[in-house]
Amino acid sequence: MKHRTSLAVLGVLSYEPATGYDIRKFLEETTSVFWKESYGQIYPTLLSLESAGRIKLLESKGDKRDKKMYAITDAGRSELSRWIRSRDFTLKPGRNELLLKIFFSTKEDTHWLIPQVQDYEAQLVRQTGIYAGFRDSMQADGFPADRRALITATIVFGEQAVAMQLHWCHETLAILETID
Amino acid sequence: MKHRTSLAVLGVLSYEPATGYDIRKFLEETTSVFWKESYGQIYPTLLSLESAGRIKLLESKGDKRDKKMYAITDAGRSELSRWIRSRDFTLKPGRNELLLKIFFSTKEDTHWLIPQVQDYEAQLVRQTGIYAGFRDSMQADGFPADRRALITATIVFGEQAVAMQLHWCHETLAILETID
DNA sequence: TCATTCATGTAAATAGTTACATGATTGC
DNA sequence: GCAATCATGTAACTATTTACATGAATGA
Repeated sequence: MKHRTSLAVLGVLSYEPATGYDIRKFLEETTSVFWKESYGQIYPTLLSLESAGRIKLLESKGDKRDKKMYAITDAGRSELSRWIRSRDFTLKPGRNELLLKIFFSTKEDTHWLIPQVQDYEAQLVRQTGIYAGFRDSMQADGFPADRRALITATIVFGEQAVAMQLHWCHETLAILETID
Repeated sequence: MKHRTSLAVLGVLSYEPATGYDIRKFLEETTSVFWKESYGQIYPTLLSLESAGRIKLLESKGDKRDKKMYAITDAGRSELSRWIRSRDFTLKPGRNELLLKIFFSTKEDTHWLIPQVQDYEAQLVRQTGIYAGFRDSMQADGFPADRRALITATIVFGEQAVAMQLHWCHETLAILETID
């Protein structure tokens, strides 16, 4: 399977059964710096994973809500493991429209760029909160002990990425204010 | 216009006339950390930009090759400026499949992750070369003086991003080797 | 009561990659 | 002569977002 949304979904379900809604939220709260999924991807993927036997729908015992809990199957687990162990992965660089603007701007644009860099900074600060929250929940919730070191490595990645960018904003604002 | 490929193309042409091939190469050599385009996007975009009057096809004087040089028009320039000055931009976070694998791995997977982190490291080292080359060419080629400070800011972003990730690889390999 | 969060989904549009086809030119 | 690079494009596929529709439950 080369469908990455499937793998992300299987990954989340490898922790515990969840609904489509839960999966999106989980990814948002944990991996969002390097991986996100939208409902438009998740719900169709759940259906196809189920029909392929990688996950199964749990009986909802006493749930009033119209919710669908899915659990990973053995077939799903071995698929996940095969992917993790295979030596290939792709980096999709991502697109940063602000950087692109700056790249193509002239000194006459400087004045308009300042508030945009400030907005960017604000978005980064919001992300900082996500990590703080996640570090807390990793302590509280039952993240398996043998997974902690590796999960922490990914959090560290996110924290460092955000810190680096905040630092860059600071520097860049100083430059922009000099030009303006 | 909310079509970002168009804006990227206009941006490149704001420096100097170029062919579709040139545009792809330019972006690869300069903005690739935060922006890339493929031929499949560029060529159709050039046609639509031309029919919208944002760019125009230059007469090829004495060019043996079957090449199409495009130049930006006034309409194209004002469109570019409008975009740069408008206070909105989106960040498409990008996807890092290696991080996702690590996030969902268990300690049994450690052994298989080590070479993957090493591959990642190697890819980063290759990127370092791109920046070195770009810094050089910025000196040599005629990048307008008033644009240098801002362009440099985007190079710095890329350099810091790569440096941060190399550092992370180093740390992470140390952790993985402890577990293994 | 009322806003927020939970919850599932679809449709339409947009974006973007990859593989292929084709051939000229340049530099070794 | 031959490999690499220049050069343009298309077709098929895959991925992804966004907006919309709908409504229940929770908590203040």
